[in-house]
Amino acid sequence: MFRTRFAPSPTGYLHIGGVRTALFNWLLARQQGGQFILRIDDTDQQRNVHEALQPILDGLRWLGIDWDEGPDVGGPFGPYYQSQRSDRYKAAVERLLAGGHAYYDYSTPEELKAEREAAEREKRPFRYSRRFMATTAAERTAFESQGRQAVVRLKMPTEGTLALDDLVRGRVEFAWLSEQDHVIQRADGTCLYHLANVVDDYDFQITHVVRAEEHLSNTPRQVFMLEALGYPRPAYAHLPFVAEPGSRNKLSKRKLDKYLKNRDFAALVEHARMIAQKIGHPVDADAFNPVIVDFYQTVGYLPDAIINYMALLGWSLDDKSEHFSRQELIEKFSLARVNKAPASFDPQKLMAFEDWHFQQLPPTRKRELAMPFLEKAGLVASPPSDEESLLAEKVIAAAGDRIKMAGDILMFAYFFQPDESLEFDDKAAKKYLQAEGASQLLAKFRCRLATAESFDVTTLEETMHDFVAAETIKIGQIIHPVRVAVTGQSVGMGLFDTLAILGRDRCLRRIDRALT
RNA sequence: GGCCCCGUCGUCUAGAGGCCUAGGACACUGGCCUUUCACGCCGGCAACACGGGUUCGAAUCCCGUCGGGGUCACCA
Repeated sequence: MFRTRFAPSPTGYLHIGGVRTALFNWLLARQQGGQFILRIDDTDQQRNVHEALQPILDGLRWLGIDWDEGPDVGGPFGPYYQSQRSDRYKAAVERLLAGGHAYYDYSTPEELKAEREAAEREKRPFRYSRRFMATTAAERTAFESQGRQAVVRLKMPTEGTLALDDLVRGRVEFAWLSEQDHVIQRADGTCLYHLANVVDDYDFQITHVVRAEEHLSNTPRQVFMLEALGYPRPAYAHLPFVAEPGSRNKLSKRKLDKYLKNRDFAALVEHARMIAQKIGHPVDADAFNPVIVDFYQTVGYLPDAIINYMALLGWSLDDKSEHFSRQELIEKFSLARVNKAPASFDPQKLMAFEDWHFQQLPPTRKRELAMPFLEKAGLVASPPSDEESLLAEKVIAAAGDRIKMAGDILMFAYFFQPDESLEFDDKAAKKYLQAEGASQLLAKFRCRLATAESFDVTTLEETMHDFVAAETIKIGQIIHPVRVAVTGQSVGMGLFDTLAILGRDRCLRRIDRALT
């Protein structure tokens, strides 16, 4: 039996670091023929859990990280929401109390704070005095008569060490003395995360706890609880953080402004914003943030590209392999080859993977992915006509690797716009249309186009070369003005492809507009 | 501050004592190709945090220093 889990808190978005944790858990479960469980850590959520959870579920599903048990799919050990399992936690607390592994503590927050400050003043590590520890009913009654309220604390060992054989870090040891008597149940009777975590992992029969490094220091108290409860100890693997670009700090959604100071990072976000804007998606940091997976979905990244990139963030197979399909990842992934050091998230490299994966796709698939962007941008009907689909397919074929993600089709919006509303880029028009002699040449070449025998790429190319020879000009003198005239831009795919796709009528109309 | 983790090119990494004058990829950059852009091809820049050991020999083992991060909540 091999069971892993991913336990997100309903925060309203799927963080890129969370994706990596989920992915590793999923990969392991699939590889071992085990189960991947999704559990919702909502012990402290007062707000609308459903609403805050949906984006996380959607994100995982979009990435193809499917769960065998959890929200929407159920499972034999449910419910999978911590908020619905309080009776289980209560029972565990009772057992801990009965076994002498936990106690009622009647100290007030002020008293606790005073102890803590005293320890700090004397420069010794803080450890709770257990002054208001109540282990008998009589003690409880006495404290309660003073108007005190009880939390439940763990009675942690004070000597010896705990050795942990972490699957990525190796052996790690902790001295029990430096552990605290952590609170596991609040004064209001609700329980805290660590207890819930231990109980759930046991109830769900989790065999491998694969989680972020921040939980490494929390592990002793969890092991203490599970041993006190008589539960088996799962295998642990603590993954390094996904760090922010160019640093070792944890990647954070709130620091987008800081990341944007990096030129390359900013360029990528700028490009994505261009796409988002054209399809009417908000671009403020809350709705559109590269730390959140929804960002990539919005602009048309491929889930496989993200999966491939994320897998390599902290894991590698060897010194050669870069590109992996999902299936290869499932076969080849191993915790033993996970790095110990944090890895910084590099959107440029993600983009390189996106490019690679996208170019593997057959043209029809590219078109299927790109079509929704044209629809959302209002450039084609919804659903698109056969004619529009055909046009899109031609554009995609001719654009080749200039289209690196589905949303990039919008860089070629001019193919789909009516001739009358084509806009000319100011700089491009100034440089090429208003150049000396450009309009005369353009007018002459227009006649050639009007009378060309046919309008295929080969003929167009010949026509152009004949024209250049006849006028004794350099090809650049005519090719650039024509491009700007028919596309409004100075950059783009091969000009003859552009002309042929547009067709004679549209080309002539556009040139006429450019000439006036 | 205590405890824990980590430290190879800007970034992701290969490297488990000699194969390393440290390899690959992304990025950057020079050139070629070329109607622009992109691609492609050829080339370049660039790292073992530092100091001590151990050893014939260390990026690899040990110790220390420094640096970075995490954790010490009636948050998850």
